[in-house]
Amino acid sequence: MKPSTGKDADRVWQLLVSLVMETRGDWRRQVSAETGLPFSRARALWRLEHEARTLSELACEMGTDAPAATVIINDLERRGLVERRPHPDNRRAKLVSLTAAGRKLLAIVNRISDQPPAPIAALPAAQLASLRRVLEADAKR
Amino acid sequence: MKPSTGKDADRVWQLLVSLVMETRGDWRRQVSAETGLPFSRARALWRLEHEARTLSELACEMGTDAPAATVIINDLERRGLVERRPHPDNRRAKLVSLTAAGRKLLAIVNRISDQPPAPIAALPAAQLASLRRVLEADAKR
DNA sequence: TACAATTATTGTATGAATACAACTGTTCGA
DNA sequence: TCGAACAGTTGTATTCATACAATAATTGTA
Repeated sequence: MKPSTGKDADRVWQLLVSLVMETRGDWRRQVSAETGLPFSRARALWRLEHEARTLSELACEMGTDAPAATVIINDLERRGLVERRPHPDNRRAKLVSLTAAGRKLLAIVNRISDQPPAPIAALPAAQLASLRRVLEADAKR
Repeated sequence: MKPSTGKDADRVWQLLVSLVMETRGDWRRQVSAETGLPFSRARALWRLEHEARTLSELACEMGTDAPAATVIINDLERRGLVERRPHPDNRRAKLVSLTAAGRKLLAIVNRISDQPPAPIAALPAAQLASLRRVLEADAKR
């Protein structure tokens, strides 16, 4: 097999970033418009999709600090989209998880993300399937 | 050829959006830190890479209004990164283009974008080359 | 027990992004 | 020529995102 220089990978990633940059603004606006949530709230919901987390875990993953996480979760809780539950092993910590309403709203977010821009939709089927396998394998990490 | 249902395209795009969402915060911070620019300024520079534009074209492409574009270009011009020139055909309009310093800073932005995350770097060489061709063909549009 | 580290909260401050109204100068057509 | 539409600028206001300090409760440890 030909040894990879990484140049194609660099270029592909640069083009993908371009692509996301091009559509990011509209997408953010659309997410906010259809959910009625500020984008940071939608992003927090996104994080909670697969498992509950403590506030500090959430803050760390989102690259902000604990106070910001508190504010975001306060907002989401007031809207009935998440709930705080006591942590079984640590009474200082609280586990945040989605409510049914939260899952419903998250489905809207995912539906919006599901509309691929032209360059992705135009890829040959075989390549799409292959790309999907690689990305999904990594997502399970 | 097998007819495409679009499902793979949807899933691939969703995974790519996830990927970008995961890295977006850090990346934005890194761009701002290394350029000393707010992200919206860097984004405007990015838009000007290939050709000069009028302020209203820029505003339209970035999904904001004319006053916002004026503020952004004022900032970039004060920093010596872009320059306003009279439009040859329309004395109302002004063409905004990069200065040498602007190109230099844009190179920094592109270098940051050039570091692909693991799932992209892990793609087989043949597929990367193929993906690159498709994306580049579209970028020329 | 006493002390340091953690987890979360409250409050404050600031910069960024966005939107809107009002104005000047320019262009084009009736 | 007159007026409507266009391009840009200025100024204001609002929301969002982010960071920091200070506090309270809990935990683990010396």
